[in-house]
Amino acid sequence: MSDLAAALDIVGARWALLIVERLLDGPQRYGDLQRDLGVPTNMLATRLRELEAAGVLIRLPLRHNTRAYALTDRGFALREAIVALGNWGRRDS
Amino acid sequence: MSDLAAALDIVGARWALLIVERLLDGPQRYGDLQRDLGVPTNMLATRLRELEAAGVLIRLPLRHNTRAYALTDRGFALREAIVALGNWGRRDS
DNA sequence: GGCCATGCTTGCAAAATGCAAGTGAACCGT
DNA sequence: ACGGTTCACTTGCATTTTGCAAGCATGGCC
Repeated sequence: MSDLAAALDIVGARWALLIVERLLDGPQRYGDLQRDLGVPTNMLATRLRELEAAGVLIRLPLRHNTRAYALTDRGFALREAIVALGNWGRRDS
Repeated sequence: MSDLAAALDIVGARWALLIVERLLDGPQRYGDLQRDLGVPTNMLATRLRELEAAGVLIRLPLRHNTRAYALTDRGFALREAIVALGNWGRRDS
């Protein structure tokens, strides 16, 4: 399995990279991600579980019954790839 | 829709980036892609159609009843993103 | 104790993906 | 010119993923 295939196994699923991109700006709560991205709630829950299991993000318990999701170092390491893909998506030619 | 979402709309489908990665080495024929990537034939046909429609690659007619698929400039512009994702996929930490 | 906000889970329909077999066109040797 | 082979797909159907909508659990507040 190639390096690219290994990466896509983790962040290739729908919504995964968009979630990570959102978290590059800092920790976010479940409801924030849901509203900002327009991702279905069950997909969001599933992806967050997978990305946590893959070591891309962690849960931070906040006060009350809320928590926040924050990138790990491994998660932040995706910034380069996300920026490159974003640049590509912005071009016309 | 963000730049990243626009990019994923084109190359976010399963196998799409792996196909493009393979074509970074130069034009390939259908059967080569199929064998090298292990992609189901109907998926390969579908992705090639979509990527051609998106301007990422073109068909080059060869002699006989064969043709090759080659990246356009827009396709080659994905190299940076693919390399970045590949590097990320290779790391352990 | 009733109400609300937050963070999910569940049930089910729709779409994407995968597998295996089949199709059609072009060439190749005889 | 005919049959066999290769190549590039298409087709039918099972499985998996995704999406939508509704429901559930916990904690705080009044």
